[in-house]
Amino acid sequence: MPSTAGLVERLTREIVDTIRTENLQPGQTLPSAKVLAARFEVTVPTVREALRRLEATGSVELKHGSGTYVREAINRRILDNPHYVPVDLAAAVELLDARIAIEPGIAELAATVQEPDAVSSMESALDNALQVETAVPAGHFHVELARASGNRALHEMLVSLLAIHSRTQQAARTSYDRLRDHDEHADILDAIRRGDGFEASHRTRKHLEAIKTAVLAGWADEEGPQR
Amino acid sequence: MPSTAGLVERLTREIVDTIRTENLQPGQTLPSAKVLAARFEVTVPTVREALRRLEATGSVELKHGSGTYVREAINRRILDNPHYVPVDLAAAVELLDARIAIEPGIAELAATVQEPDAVSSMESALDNALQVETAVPAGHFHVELARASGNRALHEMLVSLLAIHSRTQQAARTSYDRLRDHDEHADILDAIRRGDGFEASHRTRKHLEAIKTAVLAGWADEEGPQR
DNA sequence: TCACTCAAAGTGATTAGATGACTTAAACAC
DNA sequence: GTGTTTAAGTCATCTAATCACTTTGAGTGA
Repeated sequence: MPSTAGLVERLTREIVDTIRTENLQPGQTLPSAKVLAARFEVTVPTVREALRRLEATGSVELKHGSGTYVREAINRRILDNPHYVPVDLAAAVELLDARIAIEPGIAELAATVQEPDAVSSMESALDNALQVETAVPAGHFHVELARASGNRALHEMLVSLLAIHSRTQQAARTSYDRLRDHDEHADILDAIRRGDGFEASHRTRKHLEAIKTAVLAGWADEEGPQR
Repeated sequence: MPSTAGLVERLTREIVDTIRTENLQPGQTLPSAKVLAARFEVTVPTVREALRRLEATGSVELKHGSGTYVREAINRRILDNPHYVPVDLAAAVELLDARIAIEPGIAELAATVQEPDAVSSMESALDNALQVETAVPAGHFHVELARASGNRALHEMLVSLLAIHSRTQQAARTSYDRLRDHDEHADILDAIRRGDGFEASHRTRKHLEAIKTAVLAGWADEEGPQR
């Protein structure tokens, strides 16, 4: 027996290996499916199945008529499930509970590490938040906070959590007071810059708990009367 | 223009929808690719590309000659990247740092929730750990701890972290003292059963920090002399 | 010279049909 | 009954072709 794994799975790994050994960076294109097929001595449909696997995890992107591009997620360990997952309010609250459980610890670590690039990103996220319609993705501040911890796994974790969160229509409805959000973020950032891990942790927790309260209240306003 | 998304992506969603509406549970089989092709009015290769996407995220499994089966991960939000990611010791330490940042908070939540089923699983994980070669996956205790929090996102997060961790050959080399591991786990479980969140959090942190120390020491033993 | 048009080449998207390999279970022989 | 054989169903892979989209650059006109 040659190998227990199917041809497609092996091919998928070989393509990833190729990307790594040739040091292809996100944004660059892979050889065409035809070329890959010839190189690995398989047919085009087989290559396409392998590429679909990589596409599902965000490692590559297939652009019709243009080419196959390497994407950022090829370097990620933690991902969010890209396929349809039903999301209701209970799930949204569950996500917030998860953030309440982990983000204080991340903030504490961020206070001791203070990854410079990420800290300045937190500032700009702070500034932009007050501008209306700046197209700054919600939660940007929190993602940068995780990045400030200097730990890629934690960063990816928060990116994933917020990606899932953004799919929740319910969450979008709840407009946490913009000004209050900004002030609390500023307080957290202040603690981090001072290197005060304890305070950063505490303020992050309080901040998220306040958001949860607001979400639950917003829910009561919309859904409550119908009952 | 009918839709911006490609046919395969739409088809993938439709298949997931079918699984949900027909309430197919993990372990059950999907209709054959031929049947799916007829139902959605596409050809077999297109169906296969969609199934490969779902396969990559662990939502389904294609068994040669048998059928296509629904798998557990279809209900997961957080996943680990199934494709090759280079893993060295620095990455292993980074994962431990991530666990140190988040697991205390999870333990604290677990102490207040105490999901009964998971708590008893923690006990058996404790018992089995002392038996040699019980084939209990490393980290089982910690996964059950996360499950005891009653928060699925946290549970999935720890499953993912440990899945990545298990791919690290380096981590396997470091044999944290079995007895000490057991005792520290027992202490954590004790605090959780008492509902003492503060103590559960504190003990979990100390436990993981001790493991990190052991990993670094083991690394120094093996790699240090060469320098 | 500049800007616009559009035709051609390259690439992915999808289809069609066929063959091979594996699994399962029913039919059969003992 | 038990074990083997057979057949049907399924995934795996291939070959071959057509369609659709993007990009590029040559050609055209102002």
